[in-house]
Amino acid sequence: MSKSAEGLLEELKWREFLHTATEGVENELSKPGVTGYIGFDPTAPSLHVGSLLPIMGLVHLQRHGHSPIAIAGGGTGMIGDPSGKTQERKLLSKGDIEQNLEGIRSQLSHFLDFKKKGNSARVVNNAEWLTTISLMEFLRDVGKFFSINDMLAKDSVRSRIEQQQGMSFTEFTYSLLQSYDYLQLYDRYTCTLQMGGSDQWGNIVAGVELIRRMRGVNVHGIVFPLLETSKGEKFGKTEAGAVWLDPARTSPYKFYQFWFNTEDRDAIRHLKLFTLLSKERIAELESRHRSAPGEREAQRTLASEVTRTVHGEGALSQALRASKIFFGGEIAGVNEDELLDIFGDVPSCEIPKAKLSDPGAPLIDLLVAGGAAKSKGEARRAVEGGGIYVNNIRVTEVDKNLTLRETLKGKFIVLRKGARNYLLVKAV
RNA sequence: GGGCAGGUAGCGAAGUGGUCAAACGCAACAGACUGUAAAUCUGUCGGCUUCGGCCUUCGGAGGUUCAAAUCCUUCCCUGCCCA
Repeated sequence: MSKSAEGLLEELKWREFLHTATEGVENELSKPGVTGYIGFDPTAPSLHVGSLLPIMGLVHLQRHGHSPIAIAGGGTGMIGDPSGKTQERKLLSKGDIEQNLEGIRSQLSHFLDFKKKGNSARVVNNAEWLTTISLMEFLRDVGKFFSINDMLAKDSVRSRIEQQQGMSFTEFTYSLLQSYDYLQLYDRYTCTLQMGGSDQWGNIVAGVELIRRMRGVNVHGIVFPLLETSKGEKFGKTEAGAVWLDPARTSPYKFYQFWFNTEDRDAIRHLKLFTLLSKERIAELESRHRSAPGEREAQRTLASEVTRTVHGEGALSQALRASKIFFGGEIAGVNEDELLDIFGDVPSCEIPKAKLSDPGAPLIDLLVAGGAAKSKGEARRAVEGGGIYVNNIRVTEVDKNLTLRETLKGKFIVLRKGARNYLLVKAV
């Protein structure tokens, strides 16, 4: 559990967490009991897999005996970081933020220990200090230390100017607020490390500078590589949108499937980044991944590990069962208990038995009802394109009606769209 | 406040009176091939549809015209330059 403090940087290195770091981090991290923080976007009530990388950063921190702080809050959340998109963010109500914070905290508790003696994790709301400081105070005490020249030189700002996009003063100020967060955390918790995605580098350095100027202390920063799939797509997005950590938004089955479908090229890297498997174990998986990629053992392991951490052992075994049933071949042979077992986990819908007696219910309607298609037109196109299967048999007639004859054990129909999107229909 | 350039589908970007639901590229979805992978090729890609069509889009609101994304007026927004 508690690993040597010196090993942290080394571990982050071989796991490919390290993109850039401030000078002298080795030194800082060799001290015992360092406090480090990462900011999370509080604009949604749940974290998604995109946040997993920073979360793992905190996990490693804690495992090496340091104290992690996750910060989130209305303060910075409503400003909008110019490092990202151009869009203005919505202002959240206090209640919303508190609710989101609670959700984030509970999700983090799967990863971090909030009760650990000596170096327990913390969730902090930066609204605590950002909403109470007056503008005058802020400008006098904090703003003074920022040089416009430096700020203009920052990548996030310069690129916007070069692209003739411009940015509002509010956005421009973002990095001051983030720096102020760091300062506050330093003052309150002697926090001397900030981590984040590589897009945060400029903001982190700004905070480091501020603390050096105001407190005469050298604090540090580490940034992780920006995660994209090998295809250069944003990580964590699927056709259904973001992949959430909240089981109510993304079922454990879907979650498992997301990881299972990791491309070959990314599998090993993701094992390093998202699991706590040992160097040896991953090396072993890597060699097998090389020699027999078709086995997808790396993906299998990745999916299992992450799903277990986020959703627990029980949810994992359900996800495994569901995957086995759907991708294991003979659907017709599966027994009722097994199907019932996975029901809650897989996208599903119900239909009264009466509707299935002749002439039956239109397949098109069921696809829409079950969420496999947004409209009848879309459902129709999917069928016409050969993308719809009933009990794993491709449907060729657009106007097909489903009747009791199509049910398994008189109770279930398994619909499938494309190669891997299943939908369970239950006759009630 | 003045001058100039812009605001087109998820994004990028054409189109400057009818042939425009709007080229093209990316993303997305489906098919073939595979290993629930990648690459490649093919199809779809504003909304709805009883597949015949119907409806709503080109920053907002008005107007000219038989006809407007395209012309005019006005308002909003963005960028650059000047004050």
